[in-house]
Amino acid sequence: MNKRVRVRFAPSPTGGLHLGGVRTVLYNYLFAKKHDGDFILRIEDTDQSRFVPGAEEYIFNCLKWAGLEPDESPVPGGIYGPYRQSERKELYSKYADQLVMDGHAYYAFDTPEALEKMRYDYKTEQNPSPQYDHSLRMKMRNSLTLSADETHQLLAAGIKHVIRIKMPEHETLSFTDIIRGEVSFDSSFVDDKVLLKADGMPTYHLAVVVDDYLMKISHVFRGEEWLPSVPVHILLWKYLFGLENMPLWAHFPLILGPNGKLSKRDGAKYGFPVFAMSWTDPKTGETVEGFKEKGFLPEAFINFLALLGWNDGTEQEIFSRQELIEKFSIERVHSAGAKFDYEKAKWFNHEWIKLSEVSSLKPEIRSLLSEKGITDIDDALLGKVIGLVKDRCTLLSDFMPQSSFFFKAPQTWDADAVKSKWNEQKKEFFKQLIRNYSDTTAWQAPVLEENFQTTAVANQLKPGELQLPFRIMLVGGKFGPPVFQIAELLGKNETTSRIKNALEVF
RNA sequence: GGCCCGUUCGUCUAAGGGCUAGGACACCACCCUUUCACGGUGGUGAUACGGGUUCGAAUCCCGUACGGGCUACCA
Repeated sequence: MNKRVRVRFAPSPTGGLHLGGVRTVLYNYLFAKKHDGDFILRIEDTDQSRFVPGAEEYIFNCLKWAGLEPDESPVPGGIYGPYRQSERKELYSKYADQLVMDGHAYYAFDTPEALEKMRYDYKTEQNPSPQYDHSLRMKMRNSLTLSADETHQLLAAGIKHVIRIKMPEHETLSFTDIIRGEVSFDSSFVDDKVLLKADGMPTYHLAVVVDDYLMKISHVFRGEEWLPSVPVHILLWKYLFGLENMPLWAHFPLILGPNGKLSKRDGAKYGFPVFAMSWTDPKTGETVEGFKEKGFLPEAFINFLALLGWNDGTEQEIFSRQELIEKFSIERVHSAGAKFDYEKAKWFNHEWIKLSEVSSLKPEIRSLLSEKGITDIDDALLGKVIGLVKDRCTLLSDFMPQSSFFFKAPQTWDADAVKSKWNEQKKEFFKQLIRNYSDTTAWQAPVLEENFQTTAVANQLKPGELQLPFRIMLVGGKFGPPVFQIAELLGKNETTSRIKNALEVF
């Protein structure tokens, strides 16, 4: 009689989507797919002061790139919509009112200044951040301290107010976290959180409970930063919808940066991306590069995020999306925070590039090359080039330096690599090689290599010592695939002309 | 300060009472390769500390230390 699995990712559209967020999406997604359930995207935009234009669409794009598209979301919609909390505004107040009627919540008329004063007045060394809680609520201006008449008058007069939950004292609130086991709280330590704001919008606490109920969410998987607010949510479930209907919960550990927490703001500072895709702040115009733009394959991105805090118990590390869906389990998510290791992330990407079919790499590489002004490349040639160089590319962007010489003759040569051992005899060899190659009819690597060898021997030179200069002539530097393969792809005219040009410089 | 979560090689982790503490990344060495890589072989390197429980603890319990999160009319 298990409920249908329905999970959700509920971001607040305020900026770039970072590693931790994507991992939360990923684990939700994998869990949903594994159990033939639904993955829902719900936009938590109840804070109108934090509205950032473009942020919502950006999130959609990131999910699309990562291949983690929701079954229900603001875009295709769904039967439990709307999926933007700002569009569900009217829904929430009746639940808040019900809580007030039942005595579980109350109206509070304190102004922001009054709250600030309270925090200042009661601040001590022992208690640096006083809370609006059972110890202080009777000292504030609310429906608990005001008479019923006064309260009604204030409400009738349309005085700005919020609704706060009335946290009970000495009540033990506990739940079983799927990856941490039983966690319990003493309600006395929790403050009277605001449920409904003065502008009529719910806070996260009310909205999350109401929407999870209305959207029939079966499991709530979110970051560890939410753990402290669980007691409030437990109470809301108890008061509103019944504990027996409460979803199962799991709180994921945080992803940390090199020195502690991974902050959105530091974006570029670490020397590696933190966002899935590049994000441009509409206010400052500042852009922070994302994993996509850095040259990561979505398969690799997903793969290393999945392994950051989870493993299947075997020594397997490379997983396709399908394998992840089959093997993922929430119970095996590690409970400790994980420091993000960029070197390992690059290793995953390298593995995925090596694993990728040439044809699947083509479109991406083609657009990368065209950005550098290299266009009109023969499709078959491009395929061969990719096949030859992909093993030496860690990032997609490495294709450029690794393969541009196939399409554009080198402008400079690593002369130092040649100079020391260069002499007239070698120069003669290459002149002869040009003649021999010009007569070659079967322009293929093995033929070229054999020709090269025999010419060398005829000149009483060691072929090995000539290969490096040859490479420098064709490539410009000491790198790249086997040199005769390069010559084959370059073709007769290009090869001989590159030798000729280089000979004038050497 | 209070509350909550956490702690195995530098990093990600395996091992959920019995063992040479395993793997991967990174690093080092060698092999392959007369380029750079790929690949192969080997190496350095960890159970935070202190008490218990037990024949036996990385594994269970307590304490300490350290790390992190929360402590908004933000999510």
